[in-house]
Amino acid sequence: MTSAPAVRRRTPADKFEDRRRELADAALLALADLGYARTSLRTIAEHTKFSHGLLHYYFADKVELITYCVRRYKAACVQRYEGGVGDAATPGELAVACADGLAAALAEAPLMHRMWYDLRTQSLFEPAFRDDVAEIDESLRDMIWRNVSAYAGLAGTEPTCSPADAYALFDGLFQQALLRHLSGEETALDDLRRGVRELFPRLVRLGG
Amino acid sequence: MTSAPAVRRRTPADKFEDRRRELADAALLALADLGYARTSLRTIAEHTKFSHGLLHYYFADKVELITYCVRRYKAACVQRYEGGVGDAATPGELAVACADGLAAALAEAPLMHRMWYDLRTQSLFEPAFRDDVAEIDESLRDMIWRNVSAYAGLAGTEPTCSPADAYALFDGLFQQALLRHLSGEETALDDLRRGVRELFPRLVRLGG
DNA sequence: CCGCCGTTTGGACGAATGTCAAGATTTTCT
DNA sequence: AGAAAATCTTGACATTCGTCCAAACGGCGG
Repeated sequence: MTSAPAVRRRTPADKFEDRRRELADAALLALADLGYARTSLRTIAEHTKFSHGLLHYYFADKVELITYCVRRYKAACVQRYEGGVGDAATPGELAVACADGLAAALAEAPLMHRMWYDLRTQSLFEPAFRDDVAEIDESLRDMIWRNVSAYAGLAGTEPTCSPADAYALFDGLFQQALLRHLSGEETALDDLRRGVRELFPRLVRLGG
Repeated sequence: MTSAPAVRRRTPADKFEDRRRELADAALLALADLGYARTSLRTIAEHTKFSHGLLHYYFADKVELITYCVRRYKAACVQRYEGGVGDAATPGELAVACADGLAAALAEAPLMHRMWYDLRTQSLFEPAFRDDVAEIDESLRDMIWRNVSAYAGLAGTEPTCSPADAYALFDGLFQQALLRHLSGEETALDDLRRGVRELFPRLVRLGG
């Protein structure tokens, strides 16, 4: 057995976990580049300064590596959107801020979002991914719901849909925008901004 | 060269195309079962009564086979939704009919829809699929738009969003429902129905 | 009956895959 | 410094992949 040691005494501030993270980050880049179907352990290793054998020192098999990647993506993801809602004074301002935020996220790292949708779809076939993917979906749903309920609060009214529906609708806009953006449609980002701005008032009771 | 003949004289009512369709249908079943990443030409052949070598007699390579599958899926897809709008007398009836239709489509063939989302995501990585996938997306958008504008007509008002936005929103609901349905959530179908029903009035100007 | 031609088989090929193990290297502890 | 543990490389393994090809099959016109 040359596998990972059961107990690692020294370097208590786990260097082991650090290396796992480093390798997972490289794997995420590979997945963003090529997509799950075309990403092998060797191509992942090429995204690192190490050889392919090392991956099996830090991960039992490919599935464990990928699920670790999914979890790692989630960590970066929620951290990014944690700031969020912020300092909007009017519902209109909040809608614009959210729309700009989503459009910026798409413009900045379209390949990462492409990878997310790829992994989410893979979870429909590979049950091992399902729980982690569902967790990410939940945190995204919460992020959307914070915005929707904050919007309703500023508008002095309340939402007329469930958190799940709100997320599904926003996600639909985002995914379609991603598809069009990656196909080279110039208007995709602007259309997303407009679509998101207009979506907010659709989801709350008519304010007096 | 053992490739497909340039000219086939007899059996003018193309037996050749029939066989291609038959093989593509088997391939679609395999893709629905396993997903693109796990579907090889040999596993496709196992879904037929033929051997794996035959696939290269009818298709130049794997990409041509898959793109043919996508086109074939589209054919079945548009034919299915062509009927559509039908005989609703009130906006409420139409919304219910559409909601039931979408929920029934999901309940009847969830694996086919899972495959569709898989292939649509693959098109983000494999440009060869992009055009055909975009065509299917367009016909789905049109299908949704027929419903939305019919709803607006029955309600004596007009839509307040673009066809693209309407499709993105419906598709978001549908995809999220598929995720939850395949995860075993009992309420997924009912939630989809309710979500779709409630979405219609959000997309049209307030009727007097 | 033969020979033709479209069809189908089955096996082969090189390349790529996930996995594993043996050894080399580096780090850490005494 | 020397021993032990942790880390990393290298090459190999059995499979499986897409692709190709020679041979066999089967029906039909001569």
